[in-house]
Amino acid sequence: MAAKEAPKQRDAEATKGRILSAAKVEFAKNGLAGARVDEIADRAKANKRMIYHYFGNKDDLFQAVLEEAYVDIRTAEQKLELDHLPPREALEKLVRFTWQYYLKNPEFITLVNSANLHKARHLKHSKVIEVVSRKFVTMVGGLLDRGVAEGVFRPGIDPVQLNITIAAIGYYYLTNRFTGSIVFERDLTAPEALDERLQFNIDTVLRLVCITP
Amino acid sequence: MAAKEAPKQRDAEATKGRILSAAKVEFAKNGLAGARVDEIADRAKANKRMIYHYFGNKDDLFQAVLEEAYVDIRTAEQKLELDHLPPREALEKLVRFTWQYYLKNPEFITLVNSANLHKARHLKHSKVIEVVSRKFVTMVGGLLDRGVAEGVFRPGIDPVQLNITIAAIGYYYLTNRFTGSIVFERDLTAPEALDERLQFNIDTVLRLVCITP
DNA sequence: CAATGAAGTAACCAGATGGTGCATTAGCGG
DNA sequence: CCGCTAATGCACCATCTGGTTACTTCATTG
Repeated sequence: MAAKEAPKQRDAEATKGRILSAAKVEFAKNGLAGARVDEIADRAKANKRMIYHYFGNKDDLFQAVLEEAYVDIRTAEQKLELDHLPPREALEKLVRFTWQYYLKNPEFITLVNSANLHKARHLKHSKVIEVVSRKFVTMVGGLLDRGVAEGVFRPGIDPVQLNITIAAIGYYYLTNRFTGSIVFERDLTAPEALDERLQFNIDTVLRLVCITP
Repeated sequence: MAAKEAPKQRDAEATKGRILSAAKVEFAKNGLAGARVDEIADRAKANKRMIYHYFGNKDDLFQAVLEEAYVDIRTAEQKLELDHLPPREALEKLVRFTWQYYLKNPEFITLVNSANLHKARHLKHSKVIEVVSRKFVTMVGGLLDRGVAEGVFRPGIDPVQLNITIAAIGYYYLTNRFTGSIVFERDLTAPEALDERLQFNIDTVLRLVCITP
């Protein structure tokens, strides 16, 4: 039948996608309250009416953006295949990945901050989040167990606390890089500064987890 | 004559103070864009006109709130008198303090997040911040040096990185406690959970800094 | 090919929101 | 007790903003 990928003049999926991307940018830049629906429509090269047609209202659009952001990071994490690596290298790879993901996807951080400003009410009843999150926690738990079994990791470490710490030491540095650069009178965004921070973080985590760092 | 502390009907300082407190609450709860000037006026039991009279505009008011928040935490830190303690205990005390300050002053975290969403433009030319920050960095730097001299801390640790890490492992947990509770399917705000996190953080920092944790 | 429903558009609206003009009044110095 | 300055209050405005109404255009299919 129709040409497989004929450039349709009307394409619901494409429009929806453009709106979602545009919304991600706008929400990340200005927060939920600061984001402007008109601006999203413009950036998406769509009519504002389409936003309400596909997503209902501003809040629901934000929720859709947020869910997509979580699915994206969790999907990327699953592709790490940490099982194929010795525990210590796997752990280092996870710290590296987390840092680099935040660095390459700065909007993720801002979106999560906005979600938390609103006490995560946009995720509270999201089934998608539940599913992808569970796989993620399991992954790190498995890695810890394996490391303990092989005698390289300390036993008794709570995988949730470790997860939080790995995220924290990267996330905090990056969200607060603007105030941080002022407080510490040092450009925290310079490439060398970023490299230095990653090394420090790897060191921190290895010292926390490994028996002989 | 009137009693020494006669409640004046007109009191510029008091009104200014009420506006500042009210603004802190409102900005912390809703962010810069989400905060409502009328709501601030109501909460301060002041007329909206007064806000513009004393602070100029919404942005300048936000800046005033932010500066006060920074001065407050830095002042509290200076009162710790870490010099009077052995390095190891001093470090633990600092980690404890940071955690508890965030817990007791949750608005600090949200305000800093808002400031960073706006790339810290509200602090960029603030002289106050510069002064209080410098004293703070010096304090931790001094502690590290002393610990190294006494042979209990590893040498070569960057005080800025350490500062950031101490803040990060508490701050991240607390800002993201809402999404975190969903992702990890565990109530991160329960008192036991908070205690557990503090212990984990102390452990993390001591392992990072001390020669024999 | 007509009809049908979905995709898309433009103009519009009501309420909210940051910000002001101006009159009023308290309190202090003289 | 007077007059001046700074504190306060009210009413008001211009604009913005999320959301909607009413309409057109396209693509598919019976």
